Amino acid sequence: MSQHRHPGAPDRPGAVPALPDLPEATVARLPEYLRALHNLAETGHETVSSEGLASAAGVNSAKLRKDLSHLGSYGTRGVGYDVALLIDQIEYVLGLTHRRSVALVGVGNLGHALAGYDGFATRGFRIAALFDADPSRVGEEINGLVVRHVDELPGVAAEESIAIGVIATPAAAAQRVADQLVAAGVTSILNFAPCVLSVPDGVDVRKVDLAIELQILSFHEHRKASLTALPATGGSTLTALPGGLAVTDPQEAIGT
Amino acid sequence: MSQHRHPGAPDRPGAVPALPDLPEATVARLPEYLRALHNLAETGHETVSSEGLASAAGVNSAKLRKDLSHLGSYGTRGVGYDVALLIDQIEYVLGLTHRRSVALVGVGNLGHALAGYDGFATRGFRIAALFDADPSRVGEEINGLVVRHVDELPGVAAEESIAIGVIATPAAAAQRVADQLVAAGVTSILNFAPCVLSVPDGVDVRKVDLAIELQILSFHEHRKASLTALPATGGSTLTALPGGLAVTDPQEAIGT
DNA sequence: AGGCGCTTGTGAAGACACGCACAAATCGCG
DNA sequence: CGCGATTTGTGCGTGTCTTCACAAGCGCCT
Ligand SMILES: NC(=O)c1ccc[n+]([C@@H]2O[C@H](COP(=O)([O-])OP(=O)(O)OC[C@H]3O[C@@H](n4cnc5c(N)ncnc54)[C@H](O)[C@@H]3O)[C@@H](O)[C@H]2O)c1
Ligand SMILES: NC(=O)c1ccc[n+]([C@@H]2O[C@H](COP(=O)([O-])OP(=O)(O)OC[C@H]3O[C@@H](n4cnc5c(N)ncnc54)[C@H](O)[C@@H]3O)[C@@H](O)[C@H]2O)c1
Repeated sequence: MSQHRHPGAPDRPGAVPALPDLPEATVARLPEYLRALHNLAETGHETVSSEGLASAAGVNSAKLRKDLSHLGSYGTRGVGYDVALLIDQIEYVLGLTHRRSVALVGVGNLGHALAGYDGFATRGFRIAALFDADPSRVGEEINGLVVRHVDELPGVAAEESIAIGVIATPAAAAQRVADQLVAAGVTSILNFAPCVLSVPDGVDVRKVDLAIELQILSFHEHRKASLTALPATGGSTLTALPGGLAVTDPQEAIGT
Repeated sequence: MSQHRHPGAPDRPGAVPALPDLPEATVARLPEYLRALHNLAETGHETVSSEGLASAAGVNSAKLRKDLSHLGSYGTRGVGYDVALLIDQIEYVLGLTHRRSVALVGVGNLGHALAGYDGFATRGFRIAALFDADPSRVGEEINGLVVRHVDELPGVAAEESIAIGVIATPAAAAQRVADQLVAAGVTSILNFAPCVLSVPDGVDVRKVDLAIELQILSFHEHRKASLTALPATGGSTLTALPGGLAVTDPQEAIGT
């Protein structure tokens, strides 16, 4: 099947660069490569060149090669990468060799959507439990899972080996929920509430904030508009500000 | 020394360097500062120090000061920043001086949650229209908006001055929807479908992929587990791999 | 009026990330 | 069996981002 050799390290028969210290930027891209690879595998591709995979993942091919080289080099020069092998490689590094259990806290508007999302299951995760604080929601069944009261967190987390929690409560409750998750042994949190969480060392938090994404887009809209208004000039020639706000483009004007 | 304007003219609290070229990293943080500032304003704070704001936004204070300095310096030494003024400043730079209209395409599981989300309205946006391709969904009313057929996009987009689109369709339809949005004049897209979109120059795309976030967390879980298994050693001493996968920690093993 | 403590704004250095460009490796074919 | 076509892996220059550390500025208190 596999003759795994790896340049970097001296030849250790059978040994592999266990968990190389990957740059964060690389880690953030690996899931994208993985998704692209699964697509390729489904469409019958057995190998893929760095160029091909890079364009499927929307990145520069040199960057992709460097990323992959960090996990020990599994390509063949003149040929490319073995799709199936690379999938295994990346899944291993990402810790997806077993399905991880996730707890979802806050089964409201957003929580319902997440609970019914099949993208969890198809990409290495299992929603193991749903929690809410609202008594009228507890007991409700969603997608085969019963909503439990958040007080049951510690017991259930231990029972189901849950190490990842998703927070989909209002911002006001998020910190409290985070504390409860941590107390229950969770060491990774995905936070949808628009607020910063403080957690002990050793606990990772990632945040998804829809409004922030839109505001970043808004900035670029604003800039595009002001650029078309000032065709050439590198200089700045706008005006005013708060309490006398400037407008750079008719389209930018408020109202009507 | 600021290469913008004013070699020392704090006498002009109204004038400002129009649209400075902000580093992308800074742009990505401004929304977070903005949110923190609104919280501060609501709790009665009139001024805030870089330290205070930084901790509220979860960043290093030097970074925050440098970020703010890019927008032209509005702090007072020995005192801090004027909260209200800074809010106006940031909102101006982000192009939030008027409410931007957003089109949401794909009113399924996730789309419903987004359509009902009030975080849009409170942070500078307005969902101006909902679209879907499924005839049985068209006509449905959500939160006061009627779902329209996606073919109506061009007309509605023009009518409502929509420049930002949100894609919440299955991945298979996302590229097609993106093309339709672009054709309708949209120049910024927020994509929830797990796929890369290709768009013309001048159109910005941001992507939110829940599974990617979880996989990044998974990586760190994996690493934490392997670190506790190998207390000290900086070296690597794991085993096997795909087709003979290694396990670093009992907890990491697949549930019997 | 002057000094003192606090806070900003920024220079400089280091860390990190990116992408080019090319040598080294592999395959297929004549 | 050797050669050319192809593609990887990576050294290196470049640019961006982060962080430290401190002088300059500001308000307050005496
Ligand atoms: N709806 C969206 O599309 C959307 C999009 C982006 C972000 N968000 C954010 O996600 C979060 C949830 O949004 P939503 O629209 O689902 O709100 P929601 O009010 O519909 O749901 C919140 C749920 O959390 C539960 N809850 C409250 N306090 C709790 C606690 N202490 N422990 C456990 N559960 C608790 C509530 O009972 C409720 O069921 C909010 O922070 C929101 O800003 C929502
Ligand atoms: N549900 C979640 O919590 C969640 C989370 C993260 C990402 N996502 C992603 O968001 C997307 C939507 O997820 P969902 O669960 O809402 O799916 P869904 O199937 O419930 O909804 C998709 C909707 O898109 C509509 N649609 C299909 N093709 C269309 C087209 N060409 N034009 C316009 N509308 C079209 C469908 O009619 C349907 O209403 C998917 O790509 C999914 O991977 C979903």
